[in-house]
Amino acid sequence: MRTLGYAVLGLLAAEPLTGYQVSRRMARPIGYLWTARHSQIYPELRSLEQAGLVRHRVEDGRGPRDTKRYWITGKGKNALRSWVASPLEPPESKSELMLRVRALWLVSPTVARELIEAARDRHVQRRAAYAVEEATFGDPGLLAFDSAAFSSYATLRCGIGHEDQAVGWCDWLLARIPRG
Amino acid sequence: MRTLGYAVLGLLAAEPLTGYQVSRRMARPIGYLWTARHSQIYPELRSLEQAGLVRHRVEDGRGPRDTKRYWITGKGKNALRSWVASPLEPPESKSELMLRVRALWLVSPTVARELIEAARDRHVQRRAAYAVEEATFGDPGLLAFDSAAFSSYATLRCGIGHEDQAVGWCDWLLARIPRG
DNA sequence: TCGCGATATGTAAGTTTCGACATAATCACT
DNA sequence: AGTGATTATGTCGAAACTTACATATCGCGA
Repeated sequence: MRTLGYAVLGLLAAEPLTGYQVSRRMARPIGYLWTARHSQIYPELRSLEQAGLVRHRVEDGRGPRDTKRYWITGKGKNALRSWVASPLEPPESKSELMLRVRALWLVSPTVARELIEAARDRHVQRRAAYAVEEATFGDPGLLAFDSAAFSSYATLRCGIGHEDQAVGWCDWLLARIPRG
Repeated sequence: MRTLGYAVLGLLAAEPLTGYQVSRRMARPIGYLWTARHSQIYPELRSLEQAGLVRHRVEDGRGPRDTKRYWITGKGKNALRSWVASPLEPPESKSELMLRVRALWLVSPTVARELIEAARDRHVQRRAAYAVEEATFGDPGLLAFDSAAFSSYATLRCGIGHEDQAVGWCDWLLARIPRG
């Protein structure tokens, strides 16, 4: 099975969700870890169901079609568990910003400065969004290791560290771009 | 044009390369920013040439076919420059590790510890590889802003910061996983 | 000298992901 | 009363990417 399937299972492990709710969750904050459009989610849920990893029940339909609420099955939870424990491939890490920075010597200092300042702004904004989220956890020291909240908090911590590092790097670079 | 095309143009902007050399460069260190298999590179070079952004000359063939060396054209350099200056979409950031961490509450502390320790090891190793690369730059303070070397060094700095942050986060998490 | 790996370039088939299209109810605002 | 955003679920074709297949030469160690 592919990663998207496990991303969906990971969401359903915490609570039953409709396809629409899954695709909303894949935007933020799960979207900072893995993203998918709704056009991927709905087929994925069907194939997970065919594999016996999730099941659905039809509820009242607010849109043009019926609303289907999905639950994870015991088999699905086991699949998720063995995936977490399975060997992890080295991350692919595609960064369009870094690719552009590699070509920075071709453009003027002004253009370079604009690029890095825009990137810095976005990192500051996301860092602020993370800070808001962090506040909802209360005292993180009280979270039990085997709670879903602690797992979420751990990923949030990584996100915060990542944004802080990125902002610091932008400042480092901006200090080295000559002012026109 | 898509990002892969600009990644290739970025490499050719510094020096003429064969398709094979481009695919080697896309492994490391460019691979930490963007990756592609050779089966993507060769068709991409052809389509870049059709668009007039690169040109090739046939040289001696060591393999079963002719060796083609590619140069970037003036048009290609301009395309690369405007791409660097164009508005940047927010990064997609897919992290399978974070996805697994989000499901960490489902597995035993022992399994969790193994996952994070393995991840930590890989970050330490890559950090060491970066340190070796950094040493090849000599005194970074001497690099001119408009040199390809400075651009490379800037991305390397970001990579180093990223790995350091990741190792720190792994240690933070490991300290919070109960010992079995 | 025999096999193995690296060099070197490509094609073909399959999978995954994206972007656009499609539909319709409900709710808030004007 | 009408307009538009949000909720809600899906299909379809295209683009991007991966994996496997295909081929041939050179250098190196066993």
